Amino acid sequence: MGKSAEARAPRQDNRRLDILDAAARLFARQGYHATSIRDIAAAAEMLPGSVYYHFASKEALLLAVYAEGVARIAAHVDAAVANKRAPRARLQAACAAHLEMLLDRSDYAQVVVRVLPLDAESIAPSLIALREDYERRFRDLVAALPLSPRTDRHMLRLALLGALNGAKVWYRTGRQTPASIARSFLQAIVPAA
Amino acid sequence: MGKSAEARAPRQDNRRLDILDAAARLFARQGYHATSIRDIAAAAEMLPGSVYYHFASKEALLLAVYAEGVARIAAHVDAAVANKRAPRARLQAACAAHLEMLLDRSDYAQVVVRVLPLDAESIAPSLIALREDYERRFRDLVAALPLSPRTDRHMLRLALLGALNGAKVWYRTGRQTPASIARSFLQAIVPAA
DNA sequence: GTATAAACCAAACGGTCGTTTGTTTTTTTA
DNA sequence: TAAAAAAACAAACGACCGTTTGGTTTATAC
Repeated sequence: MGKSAEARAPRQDNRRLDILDAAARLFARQGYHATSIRDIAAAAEMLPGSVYYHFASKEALLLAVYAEGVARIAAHVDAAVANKRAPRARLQAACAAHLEMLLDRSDYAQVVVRVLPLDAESIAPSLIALREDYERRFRDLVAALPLSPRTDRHMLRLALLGALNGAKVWYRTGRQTPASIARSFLQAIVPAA
Repeated sequence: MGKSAEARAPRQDNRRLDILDAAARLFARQGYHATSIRDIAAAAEMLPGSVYYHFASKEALLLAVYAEGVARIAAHVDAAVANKRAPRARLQAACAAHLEMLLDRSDYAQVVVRVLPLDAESIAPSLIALREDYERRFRDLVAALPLSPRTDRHMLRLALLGALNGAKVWYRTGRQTPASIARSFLQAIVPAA
């Protein structure tokens, strides 16, 4: 039976996920420094000291949340892009997927945008590397666009990502959808083909 | 003589400015929650308790820094815009001035972009109001642009401000100037006339 | 030159921080 | 069912937090 297969496996770090979820939620809402281990432990319904059985330090916990955030948003973007063929449609799908995660769906993704690498000095290089790995996707998507040769694709990518991440500040649910925002931004930033 | 005029005036909050400068510098570099009153007092070369002679609380100090930041960046942008006539040139000058303050010149301006209103709950409405007052300038500048009637000026403004503020994350001195970034962004975001 | 007020110091308040240690409970293994 | 391992508790550590209090210094005003 499936039952025995499940039961046989040692329960390994079952509540690690609870901690991770709680940390993602609080880091996204309050920021790194405004969130205490005690806050996280309470949200995960355990005592503060127990967190340290699963994570070596608060910074290590942030790194785990951040890495998971990058992995999730990257997977969501990759899936969205895979459905499209035209370069512009691919970029627009990527922007919409990015916004979906950032605005609605994922506390993890919000941590990636909200927490700055310098907030946790010792893991800053890791955070920067994770983020660059993700943003490389947009470099490739922009590279595939047919653009007038005097367009600076590097600056276009930076402008686009800045505009997308800035949406977290002003976005309120109801008025627009991630997809509609992506369409507007792309219409403004990338001259129609 | 001017000497007597100066000497007659009671020395009024002379070192308030030292505290404000130190706070702006530290808030801009480390964020609000990662900066302690003790850090600020040490940078201003006084004892922690003395700060409270000049400011009622840490949040009140943040509000003073934030307000000064908005005032300074607004003055700089206004001065830059006043030199130009054409709508597009005016917007570009505003973007360049905004970036100058954000990237190079002013710790105060960086606080306005870095610190989120929710970092200090009791003064959040004041911070939001200050920021909206400032950003209204960009609404007006965008409104004056000659654009195709199906362009969403609201989204264009949000995209532009997001792109500008995002520059704080990736900008390093030397490669580009605020003016060159402003030119690139405007070229990308606002279709040429 | 003395009263007055501004500015700052010195010291501490209660509380919270990230983290550690030793023990107990719970689950898995044999 | 007993031994072993995993997971959580209970309690505290020293350090730092924002802030308050009362006294001391310094400059102004009469």
